[in-house]
Amino acid sequence: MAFDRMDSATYLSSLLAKSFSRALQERGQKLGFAPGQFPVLLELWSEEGLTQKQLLDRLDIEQATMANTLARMERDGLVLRKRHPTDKRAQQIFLTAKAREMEGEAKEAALAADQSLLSGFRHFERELMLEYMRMAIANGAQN
Amino acid sequence: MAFDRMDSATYLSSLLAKSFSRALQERGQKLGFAPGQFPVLLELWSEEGLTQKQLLDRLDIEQATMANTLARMERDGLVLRKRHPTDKRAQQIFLTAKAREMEGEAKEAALAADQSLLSGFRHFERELMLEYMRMAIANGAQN
DNA sequence: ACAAGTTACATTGCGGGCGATGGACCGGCA
DNA sequence: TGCCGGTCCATCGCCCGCAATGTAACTTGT
Repeated sequence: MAFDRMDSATYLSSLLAKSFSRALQERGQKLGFAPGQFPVLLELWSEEGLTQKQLLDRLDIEQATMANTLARMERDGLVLRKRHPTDKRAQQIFLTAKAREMEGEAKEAALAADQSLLSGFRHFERELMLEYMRMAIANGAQN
Repeated sequence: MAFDRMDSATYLSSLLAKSFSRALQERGQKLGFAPGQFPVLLELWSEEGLTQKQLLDRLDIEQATMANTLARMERDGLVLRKRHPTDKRAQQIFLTAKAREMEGEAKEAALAADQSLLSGFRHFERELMLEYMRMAIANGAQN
């Protein structure tokens, strides 16, 4: 049976994710954040003091991954974890000054990463691609 | 600055890759292969006895990743590594009977993974999405 | 023929994803 | 009150990606 990798969405999506991740990694490195940390930062820039559980509900990441990501972010001085005042199981996550200050630059870095791989795309092509990706993701979430 | 994850190709591509990978993982599990092993299997189904270096030239994977993937495949009984007859540094990779026999089912599993996330896509939409992905990947390879 | 450079591969350490499991804690119900 | 099921989080083992480094073996130039 003929099977061409380059006609497989599964294979192409892994290449695509690697490319985008690398693009963001290069740009985020100077600022001091890793690609997987960016979604967490986004949520915290819009609201601090969330618990790990609340972050989990807002992001598409498993609990084990989140715990590890937060541990790295704490180690790297992006985040502080404080005991929840009324629930001793829980923790609240706060940004450090460093993380709070990089918001503008970090968002620009993410936009630049997007743009670098989408150069040459017309506006409607970019929108269409994003829409197709959302559709496929929704199919995956369905099952 | 407003920044919506769902408008970011970087973020969506990571979700997409996770979805496709999970779809392939579920299907490949019964047969006994992991998603990252599939591209290697594809190459070996079309030609056995390749060296690690030759596989590297044919796939978009770093040497360290390949060495680890091959070690896992050997452990899982998919592959045999034999010393190269004339170059003692090199090794030749051969499939086991188990791996050779699963070719048809494995390719169908991969097609099914693709299809499951692309259900509801018209033919031209699927083709367009693949083409956009290839374009973005090419942009990333450029730099 | 031999030193020096190059090549093939393994290994290590890290980012980031997952499921499974375990400990501490909360809440509700008897 | 005291127990018990559910919840929050950490940890472990695994897959898979990367860069950097080490070792053995090949090749090349003198």
